Amino acid sequence: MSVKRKTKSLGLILSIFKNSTEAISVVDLITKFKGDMNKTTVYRILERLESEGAIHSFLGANGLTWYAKCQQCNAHHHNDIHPHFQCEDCGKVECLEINIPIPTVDNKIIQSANVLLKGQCADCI
Amino acid sequence: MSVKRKTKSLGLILSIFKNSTEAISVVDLITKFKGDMNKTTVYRILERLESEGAIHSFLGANGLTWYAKCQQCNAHHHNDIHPHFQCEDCGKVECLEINIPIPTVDNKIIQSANVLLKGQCADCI
DNA sequence: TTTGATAATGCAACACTGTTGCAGTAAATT
DNA sequence: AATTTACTGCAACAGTGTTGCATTATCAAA
Repeated sequence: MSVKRKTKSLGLILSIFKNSTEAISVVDLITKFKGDMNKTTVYRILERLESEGAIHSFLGANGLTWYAKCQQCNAHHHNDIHPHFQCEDCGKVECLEINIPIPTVDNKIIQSANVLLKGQCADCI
Repeated sequence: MSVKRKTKSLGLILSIFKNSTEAISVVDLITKFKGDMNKTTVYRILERLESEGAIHSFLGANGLTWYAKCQQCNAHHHNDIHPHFQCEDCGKVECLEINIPIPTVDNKIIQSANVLLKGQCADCI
């Protein structure tokens, strides 16, 4: 099921991802839009946008779900390979537009890789 | 605080990690030892063993916590770099004793990397 | 502009993983 | 055997995420 109606809630969430590859956690979105929309609505809009390919999700350092819109996001190709970076000091998370070579492993077929790099971002060095 | 008393619960959990680098999720451990010990005890024993360096934890594909004992586990060096593999068919998770080259990123300091490879294990190919 | 179909939302309740406080139990030392 | 206290069990809680259902609001058609 795709997004068919332009609601106020959808517009608010889309505005977060416009013109930025910076990621944001679902928890932060819920906090940010407390008063504007219910947390269930946040979850459902994110789910719809991801199934459309407009954004993608991944897990941060503590198992929380984050979302971001990157150049590689589109309706038909969900790219799981590009790594994400989380700053251990300020907590900021972003997509890295680089390719991590996926290793081959004996007796296994590797389909995809989740890579989360941790360290210090430019602002925190 | 280290493990100082050899209790029945500790012995049961240690027996899981003896002689195997296969990982097991906390949820599975709680289920496996339902009737033998409380879930709180499972969490606390795992926590103690990890702080000793006997085992290490990491996040699986769905954000659940997994534990394993690998060759690189020891009291003073918690190795975050070695990748883990999760079979998408049977769900089995294991440590891979290979090194993933950590990329350098402009304007960032990379301290560590969480790498989770997904695909099919030998049994499921 | 009004009507009607239904996509989308809000709310409440729930499921699940993981944590905490505290009283009670049991391991190890004396 | 007595004592110390590491360890455990229980209950209650915190947080993320999900589900069902009644209500609302969007958009197309009349």
